[in-house]
Parts: sequence; structure tokens; C-alpha cells
Amino acid sequence: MSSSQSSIEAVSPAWLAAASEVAIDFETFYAAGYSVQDMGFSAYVNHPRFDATMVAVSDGELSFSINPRQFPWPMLHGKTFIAHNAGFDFAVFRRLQESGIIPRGVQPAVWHDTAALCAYIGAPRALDDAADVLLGMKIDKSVRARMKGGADLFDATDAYAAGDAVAAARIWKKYSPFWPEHERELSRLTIDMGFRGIAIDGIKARDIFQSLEDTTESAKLSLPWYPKQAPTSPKAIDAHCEKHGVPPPETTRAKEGAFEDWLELHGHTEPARAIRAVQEIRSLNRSAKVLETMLARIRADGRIDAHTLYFGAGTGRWSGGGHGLNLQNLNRNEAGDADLRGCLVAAPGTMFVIVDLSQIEPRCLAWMAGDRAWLDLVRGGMNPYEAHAMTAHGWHGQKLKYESPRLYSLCKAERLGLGYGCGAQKFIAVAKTLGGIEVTPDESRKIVGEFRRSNPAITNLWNRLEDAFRRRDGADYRLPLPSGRRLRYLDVSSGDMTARVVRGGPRLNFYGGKLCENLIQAIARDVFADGLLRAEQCGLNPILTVHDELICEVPEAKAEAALHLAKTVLTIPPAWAPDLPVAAEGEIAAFYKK
DNA sequence: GTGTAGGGCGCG
DNA sequence: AAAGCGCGCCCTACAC
Repeated sequence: MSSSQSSIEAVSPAWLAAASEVAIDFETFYAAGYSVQDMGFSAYVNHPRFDATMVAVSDGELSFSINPRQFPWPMLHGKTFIAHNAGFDFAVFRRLQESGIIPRGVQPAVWHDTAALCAYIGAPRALDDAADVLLGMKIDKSVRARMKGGADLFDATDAYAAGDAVAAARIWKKYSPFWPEHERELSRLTIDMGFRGIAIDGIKARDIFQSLEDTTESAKLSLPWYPKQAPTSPKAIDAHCEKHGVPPPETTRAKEGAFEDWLELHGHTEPARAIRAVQEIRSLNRSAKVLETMLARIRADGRIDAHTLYFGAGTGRWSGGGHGLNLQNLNRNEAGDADLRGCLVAAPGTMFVIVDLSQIEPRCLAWMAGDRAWLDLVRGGMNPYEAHAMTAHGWHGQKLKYESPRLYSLCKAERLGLGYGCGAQKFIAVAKTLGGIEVTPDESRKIVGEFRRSNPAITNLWNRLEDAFRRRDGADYRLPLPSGRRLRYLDVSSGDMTARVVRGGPRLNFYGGKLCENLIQAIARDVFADGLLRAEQCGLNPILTVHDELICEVPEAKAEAALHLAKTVLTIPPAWAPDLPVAAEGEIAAFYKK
């Protein structure tokens, strides 16, 4: 157990001078409507209500907590800072420097994020759960809940903040050796990109928001149960169907096969009209909420934070940033609806360079499965779906996309959809989503069967992965990736084919195709991460990543050169996959699109 | 009132 | 034998 110095002493602890690595944890005021979740980091710490009530530091053994105004800040200069969700503590630190509470000259050598470390090693991201699973250490989170609204819990808060700092320091000491330097760089870069942020066209955003509100309101008024019941109430929908003698659909999800089947039968009824209105309301409302969230967090420099979450997915991919705004799932706006992406603009004098890795997952799958014939064609510069038409359908021509659009779409759907074990029934929907084509159940069965017969390299990969998984029954399955990283499946049970991907987390189901998908998504992530680091190193100023897409903000005069450079650095295959055919495409734009 | 689960919508 | 996968946020309903 750690001994803790009382804050009442308010003297500089001797151990702090000796520690080169210090875990730091701030406690700050928050309330309903005023929180990181509501506003994001920057808008939160720059708000008039902002108040840092406590700071705790620890070396893993001893801890010290006190009001930031009394903390001996110069002692921390040049030390390595450890923080759980370092982006938050960094934002608070910088804010306290701006307000004069922390001397500006006090600069950490580097920030490390233990939440990112936890994600990387397959531990829970939440500090209390991570401390429990990694250290067997119990942290009481009830104090934080009681602190909301600024309750006077000074003593309890003191101990609580200290406990968090101690846990973070211990996690760092024990587990940081398992976190490679280039992954730490990715984590730091992710936080940096979040604070670089993206400029918002506030006038456009407000205009769109207003028109969405208006359209939504009139759609709501077309619902007979509104405002008596909630506009999108499932119960109201069911009752409405019943009243009109129409059986309710099993789902009201637009673009879902079951709903479309229902529409075939009841498309001309009043409930169908109402449900379409409900779908429109849900969709418009979502866009409005995204805009509202963006507008609420515009910083003094006209930008919003653009945080994403390093290693947010079990495969290592980044995920949307949390804190109430996900910039990785903004509407693509193909139908000409409200252009959310267009509200993210390059600052005056700059342009966006938007690049993405072309068909990165099919390329990684073929590479991993050893599909030589397809790889050779693609290496020679052929379009991946044309190459598929050649190797799988015996097509020989010039421009498949124009000669036979349907075969081209089918090849795309097959290549993207069938690589991970999708069955005939599901492929009907997948073909529609990925290729925009209709296939009958009979066709689908034939296509799926033929794909599996003609792609033994891929089906073998599924089977090998599933066998390897089964053989780890009762233990952990560690699947090495070409990059040197590993995917982890913990406490494998081959009986029901389940395992955990997070220590102490829920058991999930697996099968060969799914393991294959995880593997390929992880490899594609590592390829992208490699390019991202290069983009940062050569000064391309990346500000946002969306899985296989990179948005950089560059001086307008250098945009052409930057685009070329961005495509080049993204296309260089990683050292661990020199023969992987990587391709990238991109464009220069004044605002975010496609 | 708060917390949570499920449905739904959006992305790669 | 068969199974696309990976995310985050909002709304509604419901338990407490």
C-alpha cells in the first residue's frame, strides 16, 4: 500500500524531486451540461466555469495531492508525465499555464497516456477496471460521482485523486515495456491531431442546422401521435399499424431487407407513410445533433477539437473520439442532403489534402492468403476488381467498369464481402450495399459457392485460423501480425467458440471468417499507421484520420506538392511487408468531402 | 432523477 | 454447416 502525504502539510515531498517519471491526475469541476462529454477537451477547459480543484502526483509508491494553486510546479519541469487519458490532463495543464496558475516555463519532457497503453495491451480503458485487472488494485469511483456539481468532498477527493495517480504510475511502470516506441508515437500524435483541430464554417453549419430543424419539425407534425407521444416512439408506431389493420414491420430500419420486404406489401398504406416520416426524422435529427455538437465547441481560434481514440477497436484501429462527437462517421452526403463534411473547412491560406489507401483490406487479404495470381495482376497496376474478374470469372477485356458494369459491381461486392465468410443469405444484402446490385437467392448461393471453390487460399486461411483458435482451448490465443504486434483472444473456449478481447471483458463469438476479418483489419491498420507516422514526420500536418483516410492541412501554395508527397508516403509499403501492393489516391479541397 | 439495453443511423 | 467485420451517438423504454 502506498503511504500518502497529507495535503495539509503543503510542503514539497522529497520523493518528487527524485522521480523522473511522475503520474499526474487533475480533478476538475463538472456538472450537467458542462462536462468533457458535453463539450470536448478544449471547450471544457476554456469555459468560464472551469475550475481545477485538485492535482495528484505519484511515482507509484508515494503520492501527493493538493490544490493546483499550491502545487510546487517548478519541481516537475523536465520530467516525464504519465496520465490516464493524457489528452484531458494535458488540456488542463495548458489551461492552468495560460491562467498563470502553472508557470509557463514548466515543461514536461513528454506525456505518456496509460489509457492508450491499456488499450494496446488488451486491458480495459477505464482506470478503475484497468487497475483491478492489471494490478489487483481497487479504486473507488463513487467519489467522482458524488463530486458532480462541486459537492464539498475535499478530503475524499484528495484520496481519490491520489489513488488514480498511484494506479496510473503503477500501470506505467509495470506495462510500458510492452508498448513499442512507434505505438507511443502514434498515441501522442493522435492527441496532437485532436488539439490541432479543424476549422468550422460556423455560418454554414448554423444555416444547415436551422433548415434541418425546420424540416424535422414539419415531418414531426405529419405524425398523428405527435406531440402526444415521442415522434420516433416504437410503441406509437406499433399502435398506428394496429389501428390501420397493418401488421407492424419486424424492423423499421431503413435499408434493411426485412423492412424493404414489408414495404413491398404495405408501401401504400398510411403506416408506411408514417414510418418513412419517422425514418426521415431520425436521420435529419442525427445530422442536426452533430451540427449542434460542433457549434457548441468552437474554440477561440474558430476550430473544434478533432479527437479520435488511439486503439479504440480491438483490432487496433482508431475509433471516433468519444466526448460526444465522432468525426469518423459524418454523412458522406451522396444524395445531396445536409453537407456536414462541408462544414469542416481548411483555415484561410491553407487547403486540405485528403488521401486514402485504395482497397487496403482486399489487398491485405490477398497478401496474407498468398493469392499470387491476383497479387501479380494488381502489382502490375490492374484495378483490383478487374483482377478479380480475371482470376475468378475468366473475364478478359479492357475496361470492365464500362464493358460490364454489373460484373464490375459484382466483383467489388465479392472481393469486399465474401472474404470473411459471408453466407448466401447475407450476401444478398451485402451485394446491394457494397455493389449496389440485386442478386436472387439462387444466384447468391451460386456466387458464394463459386467464390469459395475458386479462392482456396482465402478459405484455407479461415480454416487455419479457426483451427489455431480451437487448439488454444482453455488458454489465450495470440495471433502474431506481420508488423510484430499480436491480436489477443483470451480464455478461449473451443466448445462454444468464444473468447475475450479485453481482459475481464465480455466473451465474444468467433469463427474462421471473423478471425480472418480481425486479422486483415489489424494488418490494414498497421499499414495505415506506418504511413501516418511518415506523413507526420515529413511535416504534412495530419489533423484527422478515418481508418484508411488521412486529412492534412497544408499551406495553400504547397498543396500540390503536399498531395504528391502524401500519396507517396502512404504508398510506401511497411518494412515488414515489402511486397504488399499498396495504393493511394487523393485530392486537394477547401473543405472536407467524400 | 440516474443508469442501461436495444433499436436505429452514420462511417470505413 | 454456417457466420461479413469494426466502431460512436441519439432516442426510447424501463428498472431502480
